Amino acid sequence: MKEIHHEIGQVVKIYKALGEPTRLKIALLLASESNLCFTAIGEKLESVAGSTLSHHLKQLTDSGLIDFRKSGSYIHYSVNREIAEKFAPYLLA
Amino acid sequence: MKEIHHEIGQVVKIYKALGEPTRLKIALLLASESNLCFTAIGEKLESVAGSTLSHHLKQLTDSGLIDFRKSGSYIHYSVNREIAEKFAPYLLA
DNA sequence: TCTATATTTCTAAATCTATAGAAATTATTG
DNA sequence: CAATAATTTCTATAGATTTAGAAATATAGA
Repeated sequence: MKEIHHEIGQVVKIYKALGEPTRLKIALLLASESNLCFTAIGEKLESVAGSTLSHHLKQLTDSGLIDFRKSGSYIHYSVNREIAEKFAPYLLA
Repeated sequence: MKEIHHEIGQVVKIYKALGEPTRLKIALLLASESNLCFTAIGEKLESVAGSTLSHHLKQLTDSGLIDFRKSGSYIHYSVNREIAEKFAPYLLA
């Protein structure tokens, strides 16, 4: 059984990632539909530049809350449920 | 039984409040010790100006995550456990 | 009422963040 | 290899945030 010790800085990253409307929407979107790719997320959000979306996804993945997996030239994103349950179960509700 | 509907803006406020190191520390502090007053919180944090602490506490209370209760010239703060359980159970762990 | 203590508001400066356009990179397909 | 599509990096800018000092407000107690 692994005891993961999250430093406060990492926890701040998770909450900061969720503390912005576009990123919260992305997290909610991925919680309801897993494995969307970059472009699909962008389409669901509408009116977010690719460069902006890329920055938001980077913050979400850097925090550990969102996982990603490359497949060809696509990147598929999904919520890390273990992290979400501990820090933000609201996402999964 | 009340069904509270949180708009996304209110949820963003909660996570934004926790997405800053000083405020996360305040929330953790209050989770471990309830009803601390303004000055007591300031002393535990050390090196935060009163005006700064006031702004941080305002964001935490505006989000609904932290409750307060006036008693004489003191204000006592505590974590709203219902909100914390739903949005950030990590605080209570 | 005068004084001391608790807390907030005002103001300003430094830093950080969100945003997007353009260019670069990576991978797929023809 | 050329062309196209997916995603990132670079760069700049407008707006937001953190911070604290000083002044203001509020409450309690002498």
